[in-house]
Amino acid sequence: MKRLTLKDVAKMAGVAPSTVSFVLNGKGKQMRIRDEVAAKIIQVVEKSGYEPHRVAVNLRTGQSKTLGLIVETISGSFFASLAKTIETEAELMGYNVVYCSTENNAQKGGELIRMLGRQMVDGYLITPAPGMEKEIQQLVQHHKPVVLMDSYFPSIKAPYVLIDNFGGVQQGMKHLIEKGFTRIAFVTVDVKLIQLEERLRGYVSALKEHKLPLRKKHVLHLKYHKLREDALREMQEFIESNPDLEAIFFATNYLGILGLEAIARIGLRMPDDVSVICFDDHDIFRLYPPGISVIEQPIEGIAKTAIAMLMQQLGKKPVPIKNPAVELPGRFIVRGSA
Amino acid sequence: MKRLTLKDVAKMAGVAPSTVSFVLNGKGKQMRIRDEVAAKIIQVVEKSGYEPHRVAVNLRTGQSKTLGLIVETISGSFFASLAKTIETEAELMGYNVVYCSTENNAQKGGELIRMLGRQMVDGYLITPAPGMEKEIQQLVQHHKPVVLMDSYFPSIKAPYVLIDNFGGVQQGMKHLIEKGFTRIAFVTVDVKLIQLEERLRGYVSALKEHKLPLRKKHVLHLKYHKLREDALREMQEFIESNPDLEAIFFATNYLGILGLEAIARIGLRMPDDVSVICFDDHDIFRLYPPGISVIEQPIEGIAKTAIAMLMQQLGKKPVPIKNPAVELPGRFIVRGSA
DNA sequence: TATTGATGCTAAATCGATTTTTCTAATAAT
DNA sequence: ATTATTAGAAAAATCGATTTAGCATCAATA
Repeated sequence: MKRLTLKDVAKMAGVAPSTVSFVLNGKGKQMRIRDEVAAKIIQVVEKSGYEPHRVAVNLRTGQSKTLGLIVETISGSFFASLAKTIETEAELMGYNVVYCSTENNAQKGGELIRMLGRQMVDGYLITPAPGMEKEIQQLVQHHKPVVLMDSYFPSIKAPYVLIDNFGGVQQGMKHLIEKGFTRIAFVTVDVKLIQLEERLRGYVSALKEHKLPLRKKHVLHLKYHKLREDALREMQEFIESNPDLEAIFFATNYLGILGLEAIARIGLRMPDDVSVICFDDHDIFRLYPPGISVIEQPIEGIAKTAIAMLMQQLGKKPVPIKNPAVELPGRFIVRGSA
Repeated sequence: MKRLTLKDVAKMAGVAPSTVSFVLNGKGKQMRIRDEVAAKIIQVVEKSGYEPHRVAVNLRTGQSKTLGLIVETISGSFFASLAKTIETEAELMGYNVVYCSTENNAQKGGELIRMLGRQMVDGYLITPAPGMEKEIQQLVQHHKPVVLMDSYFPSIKAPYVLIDNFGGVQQGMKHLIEKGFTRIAFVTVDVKLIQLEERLRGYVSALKEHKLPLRKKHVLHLKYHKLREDALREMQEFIESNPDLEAIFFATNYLGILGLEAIARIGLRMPDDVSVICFDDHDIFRLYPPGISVIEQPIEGIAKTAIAMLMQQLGKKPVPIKNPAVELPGRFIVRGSA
C-alpha cells in the first residue's frame, strides 16, 4: 500500500517517466508528445489518483510553494483575520502558508527568518517589529521575495502595504472635533514605530487644521512597563492629571484596552464623562459597554494586496514592482463611546 | 554565493560525503570513523556554518520533522496559547509546527488533513470538530501518529488529552451552591460534542449531589443560528423566561459572551441580579465589569501532554501508548460575577 | 600459508521528481 | 542516393542528503 510514484504511473501508461512529467507540467506540446499519448497519460493519472511528491518536487525545482507569514503575536483578531485571508488567497495561487510569531521578541524574529530560510519558503510576508531590521535587510539583499505589512522601515527598500494611519486618525479626530470637543488627549507608546508616528502626526495635523491648540499635557507616550499593572497606573495617572479632558484617542487597541480599565477604575462613564476612540478594532470593543468607536484596519485588503505584491516578485522574470508602497484607507466605526 | 552542500564540506575536510554524514548523524562510532577524522569534520562544519538541506533530508529519510496542528478556529486565546506552547515544546524536540484552521467547516477539515498528508507532516495534533471523524479514522488506520486535544470521538481509538470537563463544572457549581443559590441555569449548545455532554453531566451531577432539583426549564440547548442576532434573541428569551434565576453557568466562552450581551440588554446587573460562571476563559472576561468567573483550561498542560504523547508515537519502535486518554484538571478563577 | 576478522573508510544506490541529452525512425532536402 | 532535419520518446543527469554494500589493509587464527 505504498505511495504511487511517477515511475509507477509511467509503467502503467507504458511510457517513460520523463514523458509523464512533461505532460503533467504542461510541456507536452513543447516536447512534442502526441496527443494520444498525452491523453492516455492524463487518463492513467486521473484513474490512479496520482499526486506528485511535494518534497521531491521541492528538492528538484527549489520551489517549496510555501510562503512564510511572520507576525508579532499570533493572538489577537488582527492576526486571525490576516492569516485567514492570506491563507485562502495563497491557496488560490497554489501556495501554502506557514505561520510564525515573534511574540515581541526581537531575537526570536531573526531566528525565525533564518529558520524559514532553511525550510525553504519561497517568499516572506512580515509584520516587522523593531529588532528585525537587520534580518529583513538581509532578505532584501539576497533578493528574497518580501512584502511587509502593517509597518515598515524607511531605511529598507522593501515593498509594503498598510492602513493609512495618518488619514485614519484624522477621520476619528474630525468626528470628535465636530462634536464640539476641544480638549482631546492622544495616548500612544514610547516606541519608535513608523505607524505610531503617523498616527500622532494625524492627531497633530487634525488639531491644527481645526485651529485647536496642541497641548503637551494632552499627549501621553506610555513607557514600556514589564508589569501590566504599572502600565495601568501610568495610564490612570495621566487621565486623572487631565480632569478637563473631553475625549481620548488611543493609538493602538492594546492601549485602548488598558485605557478602558483605567477609565473604569477612575469611575468615569463613557461617553458622558469622556469620549473614546481607538485605533484598530478588537473583539472587546464591540462588547464592552457602550461599545468603543474605532478605526478598523482594512485587513482583507492588506492581505490581498500583500499576496498580489508577493506573487509579482515570485514571477519568473524579476518584474520591477510598480507599487512598492500601498496605503489603504481604514473604516471609522461609530459605537457608543464617541 | 551558493548554498554549502555536504559534498563541499566533504571536499574541504578531505573525506567522502558519506563519512561526513555519518559523523554529523552521530553514527561515527558505529561506522568506525577515527576520532581525529571526526574532529576534523566537526571543525570544518563549524567553521563553514554548514547546515543540512532540510528538503533533501526529508526526501531521503521520509521524515519532515514537522507536525501539523489543526484547530477549529485560529482566533481566540485558546488557540493562541495552545499554539505558542506547542510550538516551543515541539522545537525542543527538533520539530516545526504548521497550523491550519478548519474554521468550523467540516469539509475543509478533511481537505486539510489530506493536504498536510501530501506535505508530509510526521504527526498530527487535532482539536476534532464534528465532520472530521472519517478523516481522523483514516489517519489512525494508516498508523499515522495522532493526538486529539480538547475533544475526541468515542468511536475512534486515538489518544487524546483534554480538560476534566465534568470536574470543572462541578467545581464551579459547588461554588454557586455554597453561596446559597438553588436556581442555577445551564446554557449549552445543541451540538453533539463529548466535552459538552460531560459539562452538562457535571451540572446535573452537582445538583443531585447537593440534593437540588434538576429543572428542565433551567437548561438551554441553544440552537445553531446563522445570525448572531438570532442566537442573541434566543438567549435573551431564555433568561427572561426564568425571572427567578439566581445564577447562570455557560458551557463555552462563546455562549458566555453572548450571555453577557443578553444580560446587558435585559438590564440585569452582575452579580447582584444574577451570578455568572463560564467554562473556558477569554480576554473579555478579565475586562468586562465586574469580571467573569471562569473555569480556565490547563492549556499549557494539554499542549505539553499532547506533544509528549505524539513523540511517543514518533519513536522508532511503535511503543504501545500507555495513557491513550488524559484528563487534566481545570482551574476555577473567581472574579466579580460570582 | 591460507583463511578469517576487524578496522576505517569510500563508492554507489536511493528517495521522487524535473530537465537535459541522447537515440531512433521517418521525412525532407540536396 | 545520401545527408540533414524533425518528430517522438527514452535515457540519464540532477537536486542534496542517507544508507547499504564493498574495498583495502593489517592482525590473528587454523
